[in-house]
Amino acid sequence: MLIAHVALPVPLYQLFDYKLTLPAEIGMRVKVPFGKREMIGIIVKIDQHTTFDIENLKAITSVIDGKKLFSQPIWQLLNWATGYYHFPIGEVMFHAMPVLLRQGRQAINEGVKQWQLTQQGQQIDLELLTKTPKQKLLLASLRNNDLKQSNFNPNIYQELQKKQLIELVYRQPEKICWQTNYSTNPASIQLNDEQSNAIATINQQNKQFAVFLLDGITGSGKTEVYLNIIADVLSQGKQALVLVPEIGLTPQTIKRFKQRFNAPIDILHSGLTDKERLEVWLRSKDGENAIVVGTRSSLFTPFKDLGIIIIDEEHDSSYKQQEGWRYNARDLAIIRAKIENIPIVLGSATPSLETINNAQTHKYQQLKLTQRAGNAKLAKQSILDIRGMALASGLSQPLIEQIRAHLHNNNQVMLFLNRRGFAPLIICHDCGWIAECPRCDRPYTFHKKQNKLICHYCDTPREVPKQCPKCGSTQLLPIGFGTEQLEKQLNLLFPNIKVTRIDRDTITKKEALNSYLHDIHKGGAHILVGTQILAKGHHFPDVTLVGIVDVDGALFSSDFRATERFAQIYTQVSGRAGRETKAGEVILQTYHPQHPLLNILLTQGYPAFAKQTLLERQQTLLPPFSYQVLIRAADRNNLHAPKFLQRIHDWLKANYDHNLWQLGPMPASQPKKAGYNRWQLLLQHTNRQLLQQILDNLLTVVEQWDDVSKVRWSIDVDPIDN
DNA sequence: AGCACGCCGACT
DNA sequence: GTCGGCGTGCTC
Repeated sequence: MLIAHVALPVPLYQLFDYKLTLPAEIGMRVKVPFGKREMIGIIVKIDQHTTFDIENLKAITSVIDGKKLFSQPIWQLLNWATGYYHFPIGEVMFHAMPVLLRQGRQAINEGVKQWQLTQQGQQIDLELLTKTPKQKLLLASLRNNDLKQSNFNPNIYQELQKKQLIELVYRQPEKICWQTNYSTNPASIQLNDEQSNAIATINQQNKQFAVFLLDGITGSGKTEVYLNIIADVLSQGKQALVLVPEIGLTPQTIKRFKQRFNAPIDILHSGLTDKERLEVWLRSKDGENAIVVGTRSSLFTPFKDLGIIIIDEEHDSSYKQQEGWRYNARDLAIIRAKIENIPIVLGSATPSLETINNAQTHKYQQLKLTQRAGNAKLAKQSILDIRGMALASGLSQPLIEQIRAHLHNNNQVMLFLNRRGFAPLIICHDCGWIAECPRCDRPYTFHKKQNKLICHYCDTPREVPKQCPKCGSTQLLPIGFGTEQLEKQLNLLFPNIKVTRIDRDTITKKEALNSYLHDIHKGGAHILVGTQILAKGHHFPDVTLVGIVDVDGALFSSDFRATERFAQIYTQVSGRAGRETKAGEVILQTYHPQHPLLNILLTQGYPAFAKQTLLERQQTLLPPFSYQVLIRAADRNNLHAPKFLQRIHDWLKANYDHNLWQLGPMPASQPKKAGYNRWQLLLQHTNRQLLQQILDNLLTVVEQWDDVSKVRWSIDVDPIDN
């Protein structure tokens, strides 16, 4: 008897076995009975064996697919990834499908609804419809294939349908072979030597696996390089996949791709419907599009003939999924490129230290772009020592004077503060009571405009208390400052200047951001206040002064990656300050003007900062000189989770030597969230393969412990803790 | 994850 | 007397 081993989208590390009485193959989706419900699964293995009680095996209800669902490279990728990330195979496979395929929809394009003439409609004398001129016109235009149909009212169609002159059909979109009739528009910019060299180097190796780091400073024309190498890939009749960070999918980027290529380009953005996503998936699989541009999850798009993968802003942390299956799309993209045997290009002005290390050890080939287009001047950078200074909502007097000077010259000013809201704390002046979120045990942030307290960990809002619940005092004071307060302060200081705040509170919709950007691009004196969201992707040509209000928060974080992130953001914004005619200026307010990394960054730039930081990581054996795995556990009673992790700790300690470092169990960086107590155990090892083996062994024993059902737990391989 | 079973507190 | 809270157990 044939037995199908089926992966189901449940958080369990096992396959479920079913009798296979229908014709089916590995890689096809099936419907199966599972407990009291029916689920959709995917066949991973077929053989004659089962470890389950053969008498009680259930049979597969039906087979959904007529052929394997995934392309061969994606199938290989997912099977590799479930092992590497130690995540349940069913969840991995279903994560990689468009929603409609998870729900059991056929993996074929249903086509578009279209009105078509019936036989009667083709033959009927048009003059018979003289009394109904609109209907006559519609029928005539359908006959002439002159499809200005959208001008007609829907009920005209219905009237004609009633008369059986037209009918609604699903028509397959015409299969266009773009390979034979696409064109590439010439570049509007002359390439410099570095760009030409990068393009030539990548194109030469174009037929097989190689990883390139395109290390180009802001404004050095990375996109132009992408466009050129894509042009070469398309000329071979192959497709291209471009991944961008979540916030990087700007209309400008898309416009540049569409202007350059007269070829089908699909953009996977958050606004697509499930149906549209499925259509893109199918088009790519059938080779009907030339280029797909999208964020993290677009990595799982199957292609008929993929020729290259490009990861733009490879250092961006949005490539790491931060819940459920915590994969890193950049890392998986490299595995995919290896499987597909194609080149992959990682682009960044500020590459991650992992990537820089891989370039230094010649795993990746580094291509540098050091020239800014159009001779734009470098920004002047200065550290502002604010020790002992009076601050107005975080702004020192010298910074205020600089702002005034730049505005006076009709220029724009950008101020960074990585803290939303009005004040991060509300405290009772009389007894010191602090308003805290009961679910997270963290102080509420005060939002003045909404007049609410909002917990920034779980997003729950709450009314501002009139009195202290502990002592009854009405003296409740906001302490500290956020972007909202900064905006208010700037309005007071510069009453005639427009101040625009850009953070998650002010841009809830894309349109809002676009209208702000439009306003800012009109030019003229203007102050922009915002969080990191300001640093990413947008170009502000009239900004000549960038102020970083609170540097110390990043320099003294417990997260060893905080300085790296700060250096990246800093480099990105200082690269954006100024324009061809005027040099820009960047001012950093700090209580620690002597901080060595800060000084290296300012005087020698990001590459020197990266070199120094890598040296320190090597000495302390932190990634990329070791590999980490974070085991998380959460419970409601604050008992099971630490006990569970301690049991893991003890088991590992008993079975492995000191080369496996363990830190914990300890409370997570956010110890309480939404009623759950969160704990973590960090594992670190200098040998990746060994760490993987240890995890494999650990999982097999943990699965048999009865503790597992008492906690919510998960494994995070190569964690990036935010 | 769902879904059921089972055991204790506040309600028509 | 019941409704429903979540702790526990199971899914081929």
